[in-house]
Amino acid sequence: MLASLINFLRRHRNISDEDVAVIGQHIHLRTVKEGDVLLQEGKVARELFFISNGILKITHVNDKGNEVVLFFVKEDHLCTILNSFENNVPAHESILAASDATLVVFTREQLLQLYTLIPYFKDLMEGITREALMRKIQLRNTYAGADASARYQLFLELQPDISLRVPLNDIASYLGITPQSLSRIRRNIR
Amino acid sequence: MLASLINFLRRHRNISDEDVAVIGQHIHLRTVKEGDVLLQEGKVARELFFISNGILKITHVNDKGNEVVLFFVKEDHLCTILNSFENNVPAHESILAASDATLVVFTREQLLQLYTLIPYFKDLMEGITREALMRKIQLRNTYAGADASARYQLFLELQPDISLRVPLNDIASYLGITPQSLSRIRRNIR
DNA sequence: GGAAGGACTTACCAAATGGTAAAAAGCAAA
DNA sequence: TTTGCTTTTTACCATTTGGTAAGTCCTTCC
Repeated sequence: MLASLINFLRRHRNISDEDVAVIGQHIHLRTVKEGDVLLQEGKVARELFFISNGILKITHVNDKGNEVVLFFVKEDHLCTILNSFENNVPAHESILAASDATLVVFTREQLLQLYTLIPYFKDLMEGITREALMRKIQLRNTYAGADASARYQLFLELQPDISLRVPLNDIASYLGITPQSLSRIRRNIR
Repeated sequence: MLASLINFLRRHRNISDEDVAVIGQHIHLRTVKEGDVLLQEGKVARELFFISNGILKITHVNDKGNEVVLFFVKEDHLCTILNSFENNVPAHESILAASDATLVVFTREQLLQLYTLIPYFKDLMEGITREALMRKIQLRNTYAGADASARYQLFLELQPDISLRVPLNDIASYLGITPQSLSRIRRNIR
């Protein structure tokens, strides 16, 4: 599990074995089951997750009291509520396990320690999260202006692996439609 | 117009008068009229805009050939297609003037020169654009899961100034509905 | 002032989506 | 296997939204 994190980081920058050892001392591991809550809306995000395996979902509760899936994040990606995590302010979103998952967890304190211990680590992490922010916007832009059926077909193209691994309920919520509508769309496509 | 840029930057970091002079030598100014195209989808974004006055819109053309407004950006904010601008790749979005506007323009080359001339300038700009990315996501998250009427009312709360300064056509597109639907919604609210 | 064009609204009907309810299918524990 | 639970589908009807068309209002230009 640590290995997958190191692989991930090394795709962005070379990291010495000494630094890998330091990183290993400043993380911990966690296994979660589908439905587990990793961050509750309204609380401060105190952890940054690297998903070693599985899929997380970022959600919020809308005015009608329904859970809305905003993003799926899968293995080999970082996941937190960045603004909350970096600035110690309450998050407007929750993080839940959309499937069983194994995680590498950094607390805020651990990450700050790593920033002092490994000079390039801050730049590295900020670069990675910056790119992730751009990809998130890009992804949502792609869906904009498409009707429900087109959105689902885009979803199948853009996130085919996720489409096979999370409940249709979550997918419908992510696409902004009811599970019944999604079921209808799936029938019409066949 | 340069003054508004310097004011903006100084809200994020102190900047000496000498550096202000350097910045002044590495920008140029532009006036645009509503509807003017500042970046065409498919081309590389070669410029970063600071909006001194007015409102720009980021758009793309969907599968049906309609223009979809993805974001409005108003005065006192930076605007470009970040991924395209930073990595020299074609943009998937266009930038147009949603109202008459006055801009401070950085070309890529000018910005890179400033990065070498002013040591802290890269960090400053990256910090600012990073925050802007987070706000963009936050904003779109807020709309997620709301129906058309609720989205419009959120828009009035979240971007009241923009609601008064751009055509309803653009607002409808931004909210993912037709101008007719928006008109209906506005009548029902009264 | 009058003409022309754009922006916004209204009306009408068609199409898409939501909500309630129930059935069917899949899955896991006993 | 059976039971119970969750997920997914289906059906039905109400509601919302889209698309076409036309009308009103307002500004700009001649």
